[in-house]
Amino acid sequence: MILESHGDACRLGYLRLIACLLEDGSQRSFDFLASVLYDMLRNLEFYEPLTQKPTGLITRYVNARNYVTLAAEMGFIDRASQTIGEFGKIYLCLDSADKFRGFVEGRSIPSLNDIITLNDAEKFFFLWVLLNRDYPMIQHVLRWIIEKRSFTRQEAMNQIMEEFYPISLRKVLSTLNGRRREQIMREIEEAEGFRKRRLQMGDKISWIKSSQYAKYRHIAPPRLEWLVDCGILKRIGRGKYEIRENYLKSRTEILKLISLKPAKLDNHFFNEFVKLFSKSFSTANRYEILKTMIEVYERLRTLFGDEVNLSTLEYLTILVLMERGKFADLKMIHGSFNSLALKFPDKIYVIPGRKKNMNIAYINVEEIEV
DNA sequence: GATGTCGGCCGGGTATCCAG
DNA sequence: CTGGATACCCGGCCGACATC
Repeated sequence: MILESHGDACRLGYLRLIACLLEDGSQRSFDFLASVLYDMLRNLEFYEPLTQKPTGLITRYVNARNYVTLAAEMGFIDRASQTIGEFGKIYLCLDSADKFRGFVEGRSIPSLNDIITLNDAEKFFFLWVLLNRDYPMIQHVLRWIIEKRSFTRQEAMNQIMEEFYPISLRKVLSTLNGRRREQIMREIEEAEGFRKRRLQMGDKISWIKSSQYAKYRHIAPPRLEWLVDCGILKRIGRGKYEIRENYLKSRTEILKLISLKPAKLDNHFFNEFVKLFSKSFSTANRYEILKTMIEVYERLRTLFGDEVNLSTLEYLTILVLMERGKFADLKMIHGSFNSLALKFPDKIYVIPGRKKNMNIAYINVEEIEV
């Protein structure tokens, strides 16, 4: 679960830049990343102003820093080593990373709009990351959204902070130890009294000025905004949200998806779930699948070395195909991989990985002719 | 001192309500 | 019904404080 969040950090798109900044594998302090990020962005608006400004734009060094923290929480940065994290690496294998890589390397200047909007594949990618990294908070929020369909920011804040926040904290408590655990235990105790204390507050003015409300603002609204970026919610007017039509239609499948723990959800996400949206893409043929898969393999190999997880390769192939307007489901991709492995048994093979249920894919790219 | 976390302040946009 | 006043609160900004 994402424990550190800040009201400033509402736009997921910025995380892509942070991944690019860490691509070479070197260690970078949070502070350094924040200042580079801030410097890169400071004059952007000048070139191509936005027609309407969303919340969460980076305008100061301090909020750039809040995004760096979010990147760590989202697994884009590995906190311990201050180098690129797993999800950051995976992101870098998408086609879209090229645009931001160009920006980071000073070859091109994107518009501010490019920086904050996500393409369809990226929307799925970030939703997948959220389901993994913000478990179980985001699952609670999603379930509630599906029931409510439309709601105000205000009621969502109360619901999230007074119901889901303490429940979720309790759930992650067992994964923590030492001082962190103590801290969270105190936090849970406090959170369980949130509603009571809010209702005790006489007038709304002092409520909004209260420290409790400030805390609400830092924890609840960013999650709603992340879901806006992922294309699940849309904002209607000030402080109001509504679920997008296509997500409402797939209600049962989504309820199934959010009932799964992170360890179980990946397969369901890239199998049953993304399939619901396949209509907006044309079907990929075997040649396209294999060509894309090998490209993705090469990218993964650069970042992960010899240990390319077969599942990651397959998931990413789905996403990159989407970026190219194509769709293939997991079965098709798996089948394509296997048929190629049969044809070139010495150049493509799978070996068991170190973790349970993990397989390492190996492809001798130079000698494969698709 | 550096780094990370918390939370208060307040400008200004927006919804709402009321008078005409 | 409509235009204007006003209460409300969103969201940006930044400083204080804690911890390493």
